Amino acid sequence: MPHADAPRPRPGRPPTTSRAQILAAARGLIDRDGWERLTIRKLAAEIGVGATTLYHHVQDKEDLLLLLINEYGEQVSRPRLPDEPRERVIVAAATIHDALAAWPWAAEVLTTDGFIARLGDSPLGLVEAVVAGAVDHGCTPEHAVYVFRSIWYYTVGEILVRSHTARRGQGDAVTRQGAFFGTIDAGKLPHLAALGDRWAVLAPRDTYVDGLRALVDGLLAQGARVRP
Amino acid sequence: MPHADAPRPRPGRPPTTSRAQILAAARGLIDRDGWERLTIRKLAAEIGVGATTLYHHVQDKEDLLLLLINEYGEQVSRPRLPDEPRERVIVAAATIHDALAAWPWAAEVLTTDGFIARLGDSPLGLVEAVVAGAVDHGCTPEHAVYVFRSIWYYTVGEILVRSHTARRGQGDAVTRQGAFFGTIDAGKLPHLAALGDRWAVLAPRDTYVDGLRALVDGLLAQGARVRP
DNA sequence: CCACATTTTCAAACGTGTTCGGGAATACGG
DNA sequence: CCGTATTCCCGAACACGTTTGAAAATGTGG
Repeated sequence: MPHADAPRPRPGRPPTTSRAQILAAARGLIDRDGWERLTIRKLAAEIGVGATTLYHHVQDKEDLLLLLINEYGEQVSRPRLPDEPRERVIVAAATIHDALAAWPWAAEVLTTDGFIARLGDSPLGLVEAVVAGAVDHGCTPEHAVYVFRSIWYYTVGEILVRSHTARRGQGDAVTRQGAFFGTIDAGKLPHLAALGDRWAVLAPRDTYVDGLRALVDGLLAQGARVRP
Repeated sequence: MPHADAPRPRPGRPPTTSRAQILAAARGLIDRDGWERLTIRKLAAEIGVGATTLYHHVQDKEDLLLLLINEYGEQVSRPRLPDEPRERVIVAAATIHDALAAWPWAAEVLTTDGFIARLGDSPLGLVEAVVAGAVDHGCTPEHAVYVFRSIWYYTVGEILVRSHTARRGQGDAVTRQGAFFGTIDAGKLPHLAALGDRWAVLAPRDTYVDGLRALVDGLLAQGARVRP
């Protein structure tokens, strides 16, 4: 009796569509047109099926995107995490940053509504590493959560600015006409007016990591202070 | 010749709707039902006018919300900003935090798409204060922008978690069924599993300010290092 | 072979933000 | 007083995500 995993046929109409097929098609459309142009109807047409059919294989549009993000999260190459708690937090956070930087729309999806809820075990492993590092450093679990949240938004914010700036660069339909600080009163807001287009200048990765170090240092010291 | 500001009648059909009237009605509906329940059609019905009429007084739904935010931004009580650059950054950022905390949906609107673009002079005054403080401390304008952005997302993230948690509390239709970390594998992710409901625990304002101080210290030191 | 339960598919419809085209009401120039 | 320009209003329609209800296609028990 080797496997005995015979695909025992279940009752009901045989499916013509599979979740994997939907995800593959979605991946293709996103790679081609960008995730903001992905619509349920177009995705269904791509597979050659009615639009409402998708809702039997996927809960939501957001659910579909999260499934893609989870798939991607499992492929993220993970460095060896240091034993020293503070450094472990830094490395895990930087890994999250790099993964999101490579797939910026994941950051957009995760920020819109559900934050990091409904994520799979694999991408959550990095979250676990951050929380564990903070706890090992002496933080309470509650404060460890705060440490992660602060790091998370500090990180996601940088990614969001980059993808928004990139969209602004190409003459896109999504582009807003207002641009950044279009009409600044130079008398009242001299520094902002002097900035001009440099508002959208992106910071290099080193700048991000330096800021991250400062933030983590402060948050961990604060957590250790709570529980002596 | 006192004022001579006679309301010189312009040609065209006399308007039955004013932008101020629309904003007032929107304020009322938001205060009553929450901003996520505000729809263009309901707003138009509240005024007793066709839905498409609103688009002659307001560019967008987002534009309408930004107008409300600008109105609110002008009423934010502003503390005297210290002369010392670092402290000025802290106080301005904390003021932004408190203003957003009092009107959490403003944070949601500002994060979705346009970031802080299309804001009015008055709310931008606090942004100016942060950037000016960083520049006075020795940062380049580009790095001053990065200082602000980091502070901004650190701040907004905290507000977003609060409003999301608040929505989750009341049995709302908006509530997502997934909740936070519903099905965590305690074997793979022990720290997250042990957290349970405490994931949504809110940090007190002091915790926010302490983290802010650490972040600002690190970012300003980094900026001063660039330009000696 | 025949009901029955089960699963999949899909057309129709709802509410959303937004656009389009035409109509209504006014001021102005003759 | 008349025509034109201008401003405003609104019904109809579009694409979107999603729900509802029914029909189609299978396995299973009698």
